[in-house]
Amino acid sequence: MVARAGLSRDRIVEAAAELADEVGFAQVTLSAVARRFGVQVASLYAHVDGADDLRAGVACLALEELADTAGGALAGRSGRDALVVLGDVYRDYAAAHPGRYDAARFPLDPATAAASAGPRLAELTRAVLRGYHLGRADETHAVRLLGSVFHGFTSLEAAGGFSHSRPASSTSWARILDGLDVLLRSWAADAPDHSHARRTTR
Amino acid sequence: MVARAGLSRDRIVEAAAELADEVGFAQVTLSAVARRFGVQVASLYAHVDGADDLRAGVACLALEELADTAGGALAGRSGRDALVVLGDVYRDYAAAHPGRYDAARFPLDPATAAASAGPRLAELTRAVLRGYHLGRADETHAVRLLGSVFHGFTSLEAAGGFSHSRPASSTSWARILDGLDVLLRSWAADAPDHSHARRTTR
DNA sequence: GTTATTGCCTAAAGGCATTAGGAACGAGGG
DNA sequence: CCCTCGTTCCTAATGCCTTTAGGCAATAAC
Repeated sequence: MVARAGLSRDRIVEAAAELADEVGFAQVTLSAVARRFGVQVASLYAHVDGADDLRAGVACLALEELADTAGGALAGRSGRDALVVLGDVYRDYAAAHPGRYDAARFPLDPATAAASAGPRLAELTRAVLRGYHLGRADETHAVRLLGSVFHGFTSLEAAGGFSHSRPASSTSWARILDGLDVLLRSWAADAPDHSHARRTTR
Repeated sequence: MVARAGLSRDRIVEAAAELADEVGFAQVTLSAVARRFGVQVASLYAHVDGADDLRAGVACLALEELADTAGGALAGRSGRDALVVLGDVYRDYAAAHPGRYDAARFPLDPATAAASAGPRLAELTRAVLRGYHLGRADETHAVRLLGSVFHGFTSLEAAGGFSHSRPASSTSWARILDGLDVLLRSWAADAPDHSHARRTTR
């Protein structure tokens, strides 16, 4: 008699993601999602394996969205351009979807982490760095540096750390991306690219 | 008849901080703290104004400890030295007290934030940067850059982001601090220090 | 049109947060 | 000595969230 709500894991996770953006990732709760669907809480257990699984689902969704937009935005770009674009993808995503962005840092167990879009994201930043022709070790250091700056800046910005003081955080962001570019260039000078050297070995 | 537990706000917050380091900041709960003291939950309300106030207390404690150790470690140092020491203070604190470190990023309402040791910490990083003789604007950008890198790196490291791959994260950390030093030097070259220029104006 | 599956429900138990009000402990004045 | 009085801690009750178990009804297969 009563119309079915038409639940599915995807629809539930999607609703949870919207909820996260509205009220914060920490407030994402099975009860709230059930209310949103006009459904009893227990019904969700048919599709989701409890509250943590729901949060993990939102995390995976966020990682996927991030990787997708990064992949699209990065197409055809390299060097400084690519660096700026990648940074902006993170920052813009965090601004547009604060709850989802928070979710992206939810600790996943190794198996789901490996199956998530996380590795794809890492690969994308490695691709950006390839334009700087760093040495093997420096490339890893650089991946970590970029991850730290992107994550650190966006999360501090989201937490309001920069909001009540001049200059505008966007100005700092631009200056910081600039700085990273010159920093990576200096690393490139330190350690010439081994993979492309000896091209003329004959 | 029953011996009193001798509760006080400080003792409760301290216990909550220990708990945070043991089981994670998110798991810091009035119930758990009450259990630790062998006391009923409601008894805590005489000293603490609810769960959020308890968390805020832990946050303030963490900020204070951070600012204290940073202040001590920074004494008599400047330039690259000071930069490395400040970074290490953050990283070491996060490693030794993961729960407290997490707490330090708990959003405080403006009043308590202003009264906390947060501003003192910001002042300390500004002091470190004074050694690089940046322009006014660049100094702010640099404060944000350092905050982003320190926070981003330590939190990614704590989340296990770097743990399962070579090279060791300590190596990256050293390389990154080095990089920040050269980056700040390049900014100094861009915009000479106005406060000390024109010394010879006559 | 009957059967099997699945989707959603009710019911129940357990944990955490919060408030209200009561009892026992400690200290100080009579 | 004892009597208040403030403080410390308690019991009790309410409400929200999670999780599990078991039941009925809508959909899909035949």
